[in-house]
Amino acid sequence: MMMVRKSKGLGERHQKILDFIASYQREHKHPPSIREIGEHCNISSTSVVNYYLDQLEKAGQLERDRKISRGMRLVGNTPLGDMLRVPVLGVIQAGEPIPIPTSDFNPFSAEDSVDIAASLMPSREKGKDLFALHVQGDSMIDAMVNDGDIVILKPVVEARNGEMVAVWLNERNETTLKYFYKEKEGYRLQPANPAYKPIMVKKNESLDIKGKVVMVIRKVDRLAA
Amino acid sequence: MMMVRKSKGLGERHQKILDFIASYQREHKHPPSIREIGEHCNISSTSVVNYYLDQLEKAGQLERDRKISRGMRLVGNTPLGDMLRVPVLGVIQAGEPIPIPTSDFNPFSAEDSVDIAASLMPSREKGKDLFALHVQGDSMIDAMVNDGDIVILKPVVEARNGEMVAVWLNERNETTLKYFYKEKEGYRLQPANPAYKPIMVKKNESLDIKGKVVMVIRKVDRLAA
DNA sequence: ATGATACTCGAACGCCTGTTCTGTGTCAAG
DNA sequence: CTTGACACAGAACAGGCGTTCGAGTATCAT
Repeated sequence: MMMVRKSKGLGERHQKILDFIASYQREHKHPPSIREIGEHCNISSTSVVNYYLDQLEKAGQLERDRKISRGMRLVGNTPLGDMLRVPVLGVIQAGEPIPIPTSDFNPFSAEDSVDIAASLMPSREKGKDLFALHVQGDSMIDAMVNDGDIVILKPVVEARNGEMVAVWLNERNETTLKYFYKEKEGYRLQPANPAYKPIMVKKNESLDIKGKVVMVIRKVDRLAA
Repeated sequence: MMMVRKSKGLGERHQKILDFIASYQREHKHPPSIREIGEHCNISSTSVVNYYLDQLEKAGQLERDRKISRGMRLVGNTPLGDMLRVPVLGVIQAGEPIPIPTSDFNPFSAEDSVDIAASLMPSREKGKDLFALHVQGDSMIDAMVNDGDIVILKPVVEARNGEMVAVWLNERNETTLKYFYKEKEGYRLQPANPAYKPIMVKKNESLDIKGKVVMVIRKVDRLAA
């Protein structure tokens, strides 16, 4: 039978290259070139680095984009572009208007922001205009949203049936989160919890849709009331 | 030819370039080259692309690594290290036991996983032993958790008062999410919704704590029932 | 008008980079 | 010993790429 040499599994040099790519990427925000790998791993020839890179690719440790400069990435690492920074514009709270963004609000003016993995987002909502709000008070509880939650919204002025929207009810003088349904006589705002009754809004009443909820995040690092 | 002048803020072309970089990166896992940007944004000269890239960098929308191929990245994209990959071990559902991890479960054996920005996590919970579960059915609704939600858990066997835990109730033969309180006669499992009554568990009954909920994520990209 | 500013183009330069080819030495199997 | 797979070096090639420069055009304030 074939007695393998030091070629079983990944050798020391493979690991060294892997480690270097990881550390280089952390420092430079982009992958190293073949020559840079060679220099820092004591490999004098680019072909040898290429040789090892091919092996690492076959071993599934690495992905390569041939012909492209620094076209390599470690598997298991999500690419940089896959994170969205969503600005937290303020607080949503019954009785208070939502601090809605102007059409060209500056993302940097937001006091705070939350990072969301793009993989969590529906592909359609990956635009840059998303914004987030802190939920204050328990008035949104009928929408399965609790005090302290963070809601991620997409700014819209119209909604389709079944979508959860943030609305400003002029007659009641409050903001709330409800499921939206358009009906003959007007609009029905349906709480998520069936135990609560829907709010009916007639066509002549003003209904101010501020945004459509695309995600709710609850950090449970605090104690319950 | 009409040349639009928009010296204030970002023009249409800036946005187009920004969008292209984002979409290119999503597709190719690495940034585009200057010439690729030019082709897809109808800019015939590389110098013009470079011109816009410089402006975007000054505007803080972009970072560039000069002299390096495809050395650009959108700001707001956090580096790899700041993301936690949490394995989704399975489904939590009333009447079914929780697929709890063995002490040394393999993260790669998980069918699925979710990426969570480390910045969203309480610092204490940033260990690697977190796991996630899909919530199925509406039996957890009394804990403000709905069908389709994703709960992130930290494996614990004991809980402190006020923490939300996933427990297996042997007598009732179901799993549920409740706030945990230790009392004189036993344990009180308090639903989040005050409208529901707590479950009392006597000391002699078996109470199997599976994990402590540290986060709840709800994607609202689907229609309500 | 006139200059300043903003924007666009095309071409050339030169480095950077992945690829490929040839060659050398080692080591185990036949 | 011969063979062949394996590990490595060095050099050269060709194309990719960012950069720079010169020149031209449109818009606006003076």
